[in-house]
Amino acid sequence: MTYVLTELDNCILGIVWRAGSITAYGVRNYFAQSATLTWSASTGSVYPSIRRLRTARLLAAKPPSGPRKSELLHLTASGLAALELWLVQTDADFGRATSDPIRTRIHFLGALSNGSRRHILKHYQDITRTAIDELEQRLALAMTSEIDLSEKLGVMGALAELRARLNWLIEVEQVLGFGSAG
Amino acid sequence: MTYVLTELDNCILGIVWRAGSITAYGVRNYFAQSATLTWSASTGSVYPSIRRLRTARLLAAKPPSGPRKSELLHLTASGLAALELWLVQTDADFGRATSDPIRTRIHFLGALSNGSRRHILKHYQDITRTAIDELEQRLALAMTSEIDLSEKLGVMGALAELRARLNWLIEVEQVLGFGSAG
DNA sequence: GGCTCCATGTAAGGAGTTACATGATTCA
DNA sequence: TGAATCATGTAACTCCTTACATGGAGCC
Repeated sequence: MTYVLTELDNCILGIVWRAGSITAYGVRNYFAQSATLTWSASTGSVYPSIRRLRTARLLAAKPPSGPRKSELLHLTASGLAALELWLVQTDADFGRATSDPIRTRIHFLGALSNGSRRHILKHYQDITRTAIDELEQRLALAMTSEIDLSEKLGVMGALAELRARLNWLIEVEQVLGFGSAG
Repeated sequence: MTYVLTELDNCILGIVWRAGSITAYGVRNYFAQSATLTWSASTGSVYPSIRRLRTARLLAAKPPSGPRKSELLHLTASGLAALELWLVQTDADFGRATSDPIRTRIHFLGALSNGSRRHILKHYQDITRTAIDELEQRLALAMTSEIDLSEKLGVMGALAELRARLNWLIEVEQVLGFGSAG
């Protein structure tokens, strides 16, 4: 009955809410195109999730209008309630810093020689900059075309994180470059 | 033979490197005490990982010196090589923004009434501030006591991320507060 | 002699991802 | 008619977490 929704389940509710009505395939494309939602658009997660949401009567479907066989999904009243609950009842744990593989690695940089360490710090900065450039291009597109506000805000949030990481990496470089490192 | 190490496996190599020699139990405590490594200290991940690393000869153990039964783990030469490889061969994907549940939710804030939306934005800011406070206290401790540089750098990185998120959330509030929101 | 750490493990489950498989529709 | 896209699914696997189980060591 009251099965516990995963983050992905709830996120799909959100996508359906945003679209008004959308096919399962459309949900998949939404994930594929979004620069900020980190789930893969894999069929192995999206279709089973939608099936569960329909079984739980949080999503419902209307038969297709056109020649295509796909059904149009929409939120039920309980679906909207579940979405609102997810947004509102956000545990304090979610406020904590995320899991960042680069931050993890910085922990153990001391295992490298001084030369490699400097070199690899530059690499971490480079791949962060690449990611920043990618998002900035998205944002530029969002300015000109009719991309919605929420996606724009999401991209801005991701950019904020990446710029903060880049500045921190530069700080790390300076600390390790002058101190004797460890 | 050449089994592929997970992030956790590599991180454990890093912890053992840092300690010089350490028991499996010590590795677990390391995770439990770290404010920056996001893995749980669960026995169900740590012990099996260490077993795999020993089988692969990346970790080796010396019999206990004291009365306690626990063995002291240390890195082998190949273990150190694996650790270095992990630090150096960091895929560009890891440069991207991390998966942030709060950023995900911002995507769908439009599903709430104006009142709830403002309220919940404050909540997201609050739990972020709480996390910031927690880390700042850690950092203060790190200044006085002999906590090592790497842990301090890690905490600084996590703080940078959280402060960036907080500023972004304030920006989101301003954007949604003036525009008609959506 | 019981309580608390120290210490190590297994079993089951959760939340996805990757890879595979299938068919229908549109367009050149 | 063949390629691309639309469309939906399952099976196996990954990587980790939770919960359970067990026993020794020190201590009061």
